Parts: sequence; C-alpha cells; structure tokens
Amino acid sequence: MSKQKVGPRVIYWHRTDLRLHDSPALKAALDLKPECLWQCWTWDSHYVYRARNGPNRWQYLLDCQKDLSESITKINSKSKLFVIREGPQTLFPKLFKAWKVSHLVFEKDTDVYARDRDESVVKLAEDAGVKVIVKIGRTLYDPDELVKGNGGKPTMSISQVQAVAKKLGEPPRPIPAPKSLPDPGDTPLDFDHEKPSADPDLNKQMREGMERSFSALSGPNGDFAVPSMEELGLPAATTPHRGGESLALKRLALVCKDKEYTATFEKPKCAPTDFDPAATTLLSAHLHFGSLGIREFYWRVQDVVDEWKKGKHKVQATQPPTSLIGQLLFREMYFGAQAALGHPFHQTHNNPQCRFIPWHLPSKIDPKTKLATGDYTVNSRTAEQQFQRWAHGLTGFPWIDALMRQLRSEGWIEHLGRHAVACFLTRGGCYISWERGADVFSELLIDHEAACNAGNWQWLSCTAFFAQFFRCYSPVAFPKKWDKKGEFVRKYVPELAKYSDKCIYEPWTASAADQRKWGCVIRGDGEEKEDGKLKVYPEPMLDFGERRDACLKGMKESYGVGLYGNDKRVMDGTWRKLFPDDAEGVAEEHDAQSDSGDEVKSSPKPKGAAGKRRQAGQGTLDGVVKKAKK
DNA sequence: AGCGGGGTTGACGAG
DNA sequence: TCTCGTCAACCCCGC
Repeated sequence: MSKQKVGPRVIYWHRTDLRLHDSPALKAALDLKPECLWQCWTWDSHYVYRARNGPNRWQYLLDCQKDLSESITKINSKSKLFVIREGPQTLFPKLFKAWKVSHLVFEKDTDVYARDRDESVVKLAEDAGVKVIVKIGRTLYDPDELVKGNGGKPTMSISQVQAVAKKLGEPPRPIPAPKSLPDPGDTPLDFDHEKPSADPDLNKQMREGMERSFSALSGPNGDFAVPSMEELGLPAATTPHRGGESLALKRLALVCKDKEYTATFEKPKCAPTDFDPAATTLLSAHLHFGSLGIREFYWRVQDVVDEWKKGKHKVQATQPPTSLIGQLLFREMYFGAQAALGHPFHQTHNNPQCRFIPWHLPSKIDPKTKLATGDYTVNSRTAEQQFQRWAHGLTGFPWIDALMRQLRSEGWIEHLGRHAVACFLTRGGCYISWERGADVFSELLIDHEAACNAGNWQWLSCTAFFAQFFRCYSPVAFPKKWDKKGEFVRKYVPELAKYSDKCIYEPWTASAADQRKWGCVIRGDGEEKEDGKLKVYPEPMLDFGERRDACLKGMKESYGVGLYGNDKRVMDGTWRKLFPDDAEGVAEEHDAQSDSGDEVKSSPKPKGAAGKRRQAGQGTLDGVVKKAKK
C-alpha cells in the first residue's frame, strides 16, 4: 500500500470573528496549507442559556453567520460555516477523533467567560494531540500586552492607553480576505450528542416556541446550517439593524466616503437624538460580532484622516480621544481593564477599581466564588418599581422613555443617550446599582460588548474611570440641546406626538385641557395605556430636582467614605457602620415606611428574607405596578 | 511632593 | 444666540 500523504486537518473555530477579511487567525490557519479546513461555529450553552440575549441580538448573530457561510461557499462551493450544536468543551474531544483533526485555530478572546472556556479547550486539544494556534484579532492590541505595557495594571484612563499604544506602535494593516479556501473533510458524527442543561435558562421568558438549540448535532436538516429563530424558539426580531460582513463593509465604505465626516468626527458633538440617519457609524455591533475587523476600521479611517491632514480645509481633522479613532481606543481601554481585572470587572464586589456606593438593588454574591449570581436584593420597593419602569420606558420622562423604547425595539441607542439613561438610573435619579442597568443593556443591545458595557456603566455611575458626579444629565434640559422640537421623542413615544415643543420633554406641565386636545393625558404609573380615544402617559416617577440633590449628597458621602469593591468591609457587610443612617439617606421619603428600611438594618448580609421578598416584588412589570397601588 | 491644569459628551444664568 | 463663569469640587497627570 502506498503511504498516503496527509496534510494538516484544521478546524478553524469562528467565535467573535464572523468574517473573512482582516482575520490574522484565519491567515494562520491557511498558512498551514491544510489538506482540509472546516470552518466551524459551536453552539454555546453559555450564549443560549446563561447569558441574557434578546431576540434582536440573536437575529444579528444569525445574520452574521449566514453571511459568513455564504461568503465561504462563494469561494469554495464545497464549504460553508459548519454550525455544530454542542458546547466546545464536550464536542471537540469527540470531533478531533472523528474528523482526524491535527490543528485547532481560533482568535484570542479575553472576555472573562471565554478565557475559562478556552483554557479548558486548549487543554483538551493538547490531550488529544491537536496543535492549537491562537492569534490576536479582536482588538487593535492584545489586551494582555496593553496591560503589560501599562505596568501590569488595568487601563483606567485613555491617556494610559495612548501612552502604551505609542510604545507598541501602530496596529498592522488588515489582511485581505482569502481568494481560495481548502475543501472541508468528511463530517462524520458517529458519537454521542451531549446536550447541556437548560437550567437555568436566563432567556426562558422571551422564548415563544419550543427551544430546540441542541436537538441534533448538525441541525434539523443534518446540514450544519445556520439555525433559524424558530429553531431557537425565539420571537421575530424587531430591530431594523442587520448583521453580516457584507453589510459591515458596505457601511464602512459609506462612512469613509464622506471624508469630512470621517476626518472631523467629534464624539461629544454627535446628537443622540438623530435618527434616520443616526449621528454615529452604527458599526459597533459589527465590531462586536466580528463581522467587521478592527484593523479594517482603523486603517480605512486613518487613511482618510491622513489624507485630510495633507489638504487645506476649513475644519481640521480631529484627534483622539474625540475622533473616530479615539472611540476605538476607548474600546481598547475597556478590554485592557477587563483583561487585568477578570471576573470582578463586571461587578462591584471584589473589584479593586470600582468605588463602593450603597446603591439600591445590589447584586447578590455567591460567597464561595465572590461572583455576582445574576440575582439581586430588593432593598427598596420603590427602587424596584423605578427600575422596572426605567427598563420598560415608562418613567414619565419622555427623553428617558424614548431612549429605553428605542433600545428595546431596535437594540441600539446613541452613546450619549446611553449616558442619559445610565446617569438617570444610577447617580442622577434612582440611585440604583449600575449592575442592574448593565444587565438590561446586556440583554437588549445588539452591540453589547461585555467589557465596554461594564466599563461604561462604571463610568456613568462614577464608580470608576470618571468621577465628576456633580455633572448630572437632566432628562429635560439635555435633549433640548440637540432636539428642540422633540422629534426623537415624538417618534419613540408616539402618544406624545401632538404635544407642543414647549411641553414635549415635560408633558406633566401641560394643562388638562391641552392634554386632552393633544390626545394624551398624563396620569398614573404606566400601567394604563389608554382611556377611550385618549392615550395615557405616566406621570414622572420621581421629582428630578429633589432626587438629583439627594443623589449628589449620597455620592459625596460615599466618596468621603472611600470604599472600593475589594475592601474587606464591603465584602463582609460591615460597610454599613461607615454610613450615616445605615446608608438610607438616599431613600425616598415614602420608602421609609416600606419594608426596605428594617430589612437593611436588621440583616447585615442581605440574603434570605430579601430573596423571598424579591420574588414577590419582581415578576412582570404589571405585577410590580399593581403592588405599587395602595 | 504638592500644585495646577485638564478631563471625549452638565446645568444654569448673566451679559 | 452665543460665550462665559459659577456651581462645588471629583480624580489623573505632569511638572
């Protein structure tokens, strides 16, 4: 028998790099000159069950996968994106054997969950004699290198990032998409299919049909196809934003075609109220899913900027941090912070960089792991009601509600809009833990990037990165700066569409006669939607002026106490002794009579009773709102 | 070391 | 309509 020459048999594991352009890892795989190459995506129980993922982001992911698969097939009609419905930790050892795999190649991912996952996958591969190649590709700089260059410390300011970036030099140019792709090998699946536990399923509530994520390894048709929303039991997406590398490249080209826009971009001047078109590039979700390479973005923009600088123009090119490139550097900063801090970066507890503030609705902590459980303590019933009304766009402040409704229906709001709602929920209104807001964003944002989300929430809540808590966004004054006529509110809070410009941001100031004339009365807490032909919009759920002062006082006090998340007294609950009135100074007046006060005072570790009460007070918004009625 | 200037994106009133 | 100072005062950074 003649000896068969066997070249590398490579699995390229697509994760957060759903693209063919600008992929250093894919280039590394192709440089192996594989005999066969399977481009795979593994169905991840973390993504399906353990992380909050709304339908809009699911749709975006599936768009990206479909587009990638089609692009692969265009280059090699025998190939596609092989979507395999099993977690990598259990699937790969079996797949390595069945497909006689010699190499596993993937792009490095420093997200806290991904680190743990990849560590075990690398070990499994080594045990199976499979060589692993990991390449940087998701960020301009390897977050670990960024941290190393920053003296081993988390990157907590943009100047630190800029200093390290200067040392490391400019990122490499993007790698073009491959012109040819090797054939995949056979795809036998003669092994057991291990299905992960669907308990807990954090996304259970949103599912409409049967959830069949793991029904068969190669999908319902046995063809490894990208799943449909129906296969996942998910309702149809409502977002107009669609994913996929083809769209990403088109959009990037569109942005860069407008050279003045690209070269003179100034983030703080982008109107959060602009829609159709939005003021910013809408490329963030593409970066998140890797349907756009970060070096592709960087260099296409940088080339425009360099060209602009050579010419004579009335408006000068902008510089980081406000320029378009600057926005990418902030992303690097958050990835660097996450890389250095690990899991605690996503919570207050045990986070050495995050200030401790005695917020309402704090996260519950697993004492063994010191990690947030995903659940929280309802230490104020008023706060819980406010949280639910915030999350559903029923605060009674049209600017806040418009943003939250846009977020829920479209999965994207402009960055300054995120500032407005985040400030309102935390230090500038409700005094609710930033971790609650981060949870909601993580479910609803199509561009949810774990590191950026945690970092920005800490920024806005003045617990890390930013400290000027006396700069507080007003839900009335701030939007007026951008949109005097309130067109943004009229679009997303249509019941107020006929209100006058003067009243649009504070409809409660309209006379009863005007309210009726304009077809919408202001009353209640958001439960009642209409009264005959009239629409009903809620009264403001708090007195903003009063709350701003109370929050400011609370922030000042907390800064004075000066605790960080890793302080022993934060970890063991004795922090309460350091705050006057056991940190209840920021509670609303009518809250004092509720059960919240004694609960906090009597229980040094907010567990047990609080947990039970939470179930009573949580559930749906309707439930909460009903309970609020006296 | 300690001081002063700056910090991608506040509100408000005076002039 | 715009710019500026004030509000009360945060941390980072460089000299």
